[in-house]
Amino acid sequence: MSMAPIGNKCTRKEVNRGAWTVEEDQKLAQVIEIHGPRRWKSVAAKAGLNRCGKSCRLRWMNYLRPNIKRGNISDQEEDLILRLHKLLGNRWSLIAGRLPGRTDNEIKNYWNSRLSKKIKQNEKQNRGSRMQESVIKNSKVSEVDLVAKESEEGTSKRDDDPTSCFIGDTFFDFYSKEPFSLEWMSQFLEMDESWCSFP
DNA sequence: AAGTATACCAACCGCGAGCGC
DNA sequence: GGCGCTCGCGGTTGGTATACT
Repeated sequence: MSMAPIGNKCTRKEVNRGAWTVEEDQKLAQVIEIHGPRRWKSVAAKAGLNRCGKSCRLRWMNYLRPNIKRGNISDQEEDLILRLHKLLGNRWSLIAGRLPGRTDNEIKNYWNSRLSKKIKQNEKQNRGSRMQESVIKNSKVSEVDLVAKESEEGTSKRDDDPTSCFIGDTFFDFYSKEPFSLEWMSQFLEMDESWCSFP
């Protein structure tokens, strides 16, 4: 693999950087409406934006795209993030794919700023009491933990695709592009509940 | 009220993969 | 097969808002 081409980089001197203005947002949205969200370099040029393609893509994906859900992450969403992260690791785009209207960036930020701390706190609190419990639970939890470990390592021993797994008898495919379904989510939460408990 | 610490989030960066020429 | 372009991902940074002293 060759090094990343120069064209992929946003050179500091050549482009605007930092926060986007309302005017820039409008220009970008207009061009995307006409030409679609692709060829970001030309989108930037057509919009007359002094931004690199990558910056335009990011702005569109994380902010301007239709159906973006903004605001607080609900308890149900948080629960789902925790469980999916347990299974998939830091694969934010996959996790975001199962949370309608949420972006990978948003989930990553949410995880880094809140959930990771929350987990550390819980681990501290539970370290003592869980020592005993874990001996009993280990046999049950190991299924999910194994998948999570394999996902992180990318070396699933029982399946080439680490982004799907069985929980109990049910197959969950995290790469599936099918539209979000509340049924899927509640089924996942329900099934996962019986296999692992957080924390 | 002012200064400092912390939390949050938008944006940037580097890299790898896919694709067409 | 090699090269350049484009896209997408995950890690990181930096600015701003809020809380605290």
